[in-house]
Amino acid sequence: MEFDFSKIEEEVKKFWDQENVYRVEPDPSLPKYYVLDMFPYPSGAGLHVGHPLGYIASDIYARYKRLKGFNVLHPMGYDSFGLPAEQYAIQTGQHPKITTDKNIETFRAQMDKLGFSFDWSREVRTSDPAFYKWTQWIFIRLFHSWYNCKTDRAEPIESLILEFAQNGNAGVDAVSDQVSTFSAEEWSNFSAKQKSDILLNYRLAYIADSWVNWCPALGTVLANDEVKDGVSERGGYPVERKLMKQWSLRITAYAERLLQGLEKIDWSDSLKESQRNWIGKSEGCSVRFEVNGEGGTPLHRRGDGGEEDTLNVRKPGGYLTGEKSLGSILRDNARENRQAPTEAEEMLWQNIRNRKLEYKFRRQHPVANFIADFVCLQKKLIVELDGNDHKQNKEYDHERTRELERLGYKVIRFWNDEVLKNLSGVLSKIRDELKARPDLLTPDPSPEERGIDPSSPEKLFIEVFTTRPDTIFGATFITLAPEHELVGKITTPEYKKQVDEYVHYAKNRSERDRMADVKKVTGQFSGAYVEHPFSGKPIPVWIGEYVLATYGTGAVMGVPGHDERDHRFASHFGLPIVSILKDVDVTEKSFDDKQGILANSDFLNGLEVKDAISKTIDEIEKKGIGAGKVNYKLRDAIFGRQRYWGEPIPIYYDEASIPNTVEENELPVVLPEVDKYLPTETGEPPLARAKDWKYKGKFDYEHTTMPGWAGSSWYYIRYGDPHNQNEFASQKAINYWQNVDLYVGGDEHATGHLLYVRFWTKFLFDLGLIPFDEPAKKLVNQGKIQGRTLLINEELVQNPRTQEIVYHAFLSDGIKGKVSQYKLDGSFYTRQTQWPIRPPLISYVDKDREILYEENLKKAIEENGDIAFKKESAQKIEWLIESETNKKYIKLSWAPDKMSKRYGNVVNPDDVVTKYGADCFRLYEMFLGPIEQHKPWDTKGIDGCFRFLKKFWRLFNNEEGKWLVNEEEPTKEELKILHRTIKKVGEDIESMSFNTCVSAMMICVNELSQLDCHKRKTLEPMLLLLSPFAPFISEKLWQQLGHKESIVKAKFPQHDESLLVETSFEYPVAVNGKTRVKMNFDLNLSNDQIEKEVNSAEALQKYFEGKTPKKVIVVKGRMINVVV
RNA sequence: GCCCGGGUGGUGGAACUGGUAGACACGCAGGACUUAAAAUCCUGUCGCCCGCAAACGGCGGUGCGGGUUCAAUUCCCGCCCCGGGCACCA
Repeated sequence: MEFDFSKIEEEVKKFWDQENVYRVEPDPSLPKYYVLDMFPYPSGAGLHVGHPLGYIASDIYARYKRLKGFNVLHPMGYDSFGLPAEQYAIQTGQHPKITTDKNIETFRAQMDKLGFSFDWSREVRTSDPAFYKWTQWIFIRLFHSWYNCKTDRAEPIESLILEFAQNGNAGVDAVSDQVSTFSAEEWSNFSAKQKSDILLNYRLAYIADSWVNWCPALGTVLANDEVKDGVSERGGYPVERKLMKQWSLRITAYAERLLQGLEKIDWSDSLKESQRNWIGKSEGCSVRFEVNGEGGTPLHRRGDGGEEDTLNVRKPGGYLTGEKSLGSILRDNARENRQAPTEAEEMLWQNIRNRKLEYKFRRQHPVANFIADFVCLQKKLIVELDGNDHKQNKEYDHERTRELERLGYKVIRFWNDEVLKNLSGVLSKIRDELKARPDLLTPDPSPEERGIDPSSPEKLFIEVFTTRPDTIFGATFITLAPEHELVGKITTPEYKKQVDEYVHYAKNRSERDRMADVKKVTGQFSGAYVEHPFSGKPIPVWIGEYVLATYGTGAVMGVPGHDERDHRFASHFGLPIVSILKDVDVTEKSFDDKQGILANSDFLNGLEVKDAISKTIDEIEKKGIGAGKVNYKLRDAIFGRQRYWGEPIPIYYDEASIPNTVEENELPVVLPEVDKYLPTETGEPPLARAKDWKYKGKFDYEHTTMPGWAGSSWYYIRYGDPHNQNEFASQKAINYWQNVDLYVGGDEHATGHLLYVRFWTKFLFDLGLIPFDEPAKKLVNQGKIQGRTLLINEELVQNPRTQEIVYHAFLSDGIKGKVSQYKLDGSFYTRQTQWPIRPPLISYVDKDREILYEENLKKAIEENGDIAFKKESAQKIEWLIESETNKKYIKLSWAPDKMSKRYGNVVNPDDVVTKYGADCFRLYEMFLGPIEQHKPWDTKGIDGCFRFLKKFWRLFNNEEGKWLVNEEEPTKEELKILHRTIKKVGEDIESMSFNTCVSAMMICVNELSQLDCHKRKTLEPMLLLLSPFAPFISEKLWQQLGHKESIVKAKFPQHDESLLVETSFEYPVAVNGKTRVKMNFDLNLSNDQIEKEVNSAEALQKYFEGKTPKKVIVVKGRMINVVV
């Protein structure tokens, strides 16, 4: 038979389908093995050659494990909710389900061509109601759970309610946002709404005002991991911080376990490191500094009670959300503004307060992250007054207006003068607007309505978090974040103006601005002092934007001697810098290392840093001014998305606006149909458009949907029992298949999916629903296959003063280095650059030879004009070229780059398969190098694999299609070749070193061809070795050998070590480390005998240069080294 | 800045716990078969030196500079470069 791969692949595929060879069921008599690929999102672009890399690797491994006698679960499905389909829906009006289904079809067709051994009967799709029913079910479980620090696990909320009813919350040790305590009696007297609000502070799924990453362009919030460098990961749109009511998951409860769990799983170092970074644990200590007035007069706490949280001592496993403290900052600020209204503000206020215009107005009220001058919440109407300085803030105000409008507010503005001169006109305009706006029945309660406002005189403390408590005697100042809630309270009157200005400045800088110039030192003295808890000395309190409000307590003790940032701050403002380590000078530079002997530190003197840290914590705890404390960077995961194409959150709101979960027997909450996939006019998410979509016909459903990572956080469990209608998976399936043995996927999911799936797994484990607490024992990150981007080398000679380009040339790759001779004159400078050739220019390039002909470039310029360089320079083009047959051209260089449709460098696997076959494609992708490594796609090397397959085929069939296999006994040499290969391939598959497997098989086939060996007894085992890599051709040849059952069901050969034993070895003999000659010795000879022979060896005498060898080192079976 | 990876021919890459650096493959050069091409096969291919040439031989060589060792791509110290993660995280 002829080697016609497309016919073979077609035939074999049919055979597999008929025989259902990849179907698996639990079988207690066999050991299981679970190989999983990361869930693909079915994008419209289909697969490119980079995608299947991981699938091929996992498929080889799965097939190998099957041959080794394991019952292998190897499923595939689709993460089919997601933004791109929805963006497309918004543009075209087409339902995302239609697009998604179509894309899935393309994906499936592409995957089918590649010969994967997936059990497709187990396919799941996250957007399938039968699947997301259980995603919703798990959400409900999260909602009805809290994290008990005493037992260090999640528990049903009922146990907490019981505790509240019996003992109040004082004895509860939970990860929560609850700050105030209450007794059992108080609990019983709380209204249903109050109880609900309190429980939300404990639930693992909760709704609360949180600072979120709002992406206006996508119209949704994003999780932290979906934001990179201030822009959205998908699409690259700007993201801003915003305070919103949001569903979140309390992943922070699991911070420590997520960190510890990394120790026991076999994942790559870099991935574990990313997760560790993301969790960001730091151990240290909180310290409270008492605030004194200048003259030692204590300042008194004023304002909000219920805010003692900044002073709280950490409960194990707990943490403090910085975002929450920002909320109170806004409120504080609002309160201050209220006390100093302008004349116009006051006048307007007197005329609209107390429902003078029928509706209740509030002044200086926080809305999102702004403070509105006046707002009517019932009508979502904001009235802003602008002074004369308004012009400077025009842009800012514009932004703010847009943002508020997005939230459904209407903003109207008046000038101060208008109010003063034409009050009645202003009032009637406001009245008109009020009339025109729809009524909102449940206005948000104001902070005053929500909280209590006892103004009991109390001492003020600043609490800091530090990882270096040992440096406490080196603290020469305290710095507060500008947003810190104490800023307004401690600032002394004479510094009020400067502080206000500074805070205003700092607040108006965006995150990105701050990130951009971190080196810039800014700050402001508050006038206040705190008392050093040990020395009693006064320490000034500063405000500086280098302190983050969201980390720790939003305040630091400035230790300029031993913290680089503090040193910069202190040097800039002339604050004292002291060293607390013996013989360490810190005047120029801080000494941040945790080593040395303490000095200038009272009771710490003479101690090592490490001992000093624990000693200090002891003392601090003894004094009751702080405690050892652990901080995590990890934040709770925002779970709601203002999007259509996602799982509905199974929550409805009752008459009292209390969130309740939908009855389990009513799941799934099916995604309703909507007329448009856009937010409503009032800024509600798209689900608000759904007609008559009410729970039990009357209650509002939650309108946000779940994020993309919801379904993928547990899908691997579903594969074990994908069609179960009564449970998320049966206990039988879960107990048999357990967790994933080998998980293959990209490292871009390090801090997203892979953290969330671990979180959900631990949660389900806590509830006793699964018997394991990690999703995957071993995880391999496949590298990306990069595209090739062609680069053009360009040189400019430029006049530095006029910037005029006087000379401009494209350089051929080979003569890049020779440009200096073309410099015109010393006063000009040359610049060499390379830029990528992208569409449309790419179409003018001879891609096979990677050259650009002069005529084509000229044509490109003519047809497209300004392609990638300035016209004027294009006219000055000169050439440093190579030429062949009088045709001028530039040889281009290239570099690996992202494979992307936009860059015109995408290679479609279908094309490769058509040309070389799937087997060859699989083999080549593996042959390219280690799977974890990123590597550029280059079709040039694929011929080698193609030749190998043909050669392999020709061991069975000759060119005329004649069958060559015979039944002769293999020779010893042939057996040795075979068994060496079996050993090598077996070992290398185990260690996932697939490239060397392919090499080993190539060597084997080369050798067998050389020996003209066509013996069944050598070829049949070879076929089994090849079958995980090239399943089609292997199956075909297997059939030709006369087997009726698929090769998939066969057994992997076992190598026979005895056949590999060599009797002698050709030793390289080195003299003084340099290999000189080769000598053959029997492996049974003793080292002494070899030494004797070597010493007298004729061939070596000349290297001894007459000296006698001092020593002979013999490494058995390796080499011999003679020392002279 | 900190933390992880990594740096080997023209290219992708190989080298077990320190033991013949460059396996295997691509590309290139030459040759065989052929009217020719494709396909296939054979030979050579790290650099430099000696040499008409080949065999043979010599020297250097795994980012750079040191060190340990009989022996270093591998271990140690110091640096440079590339990729990735985190980033005023106290």
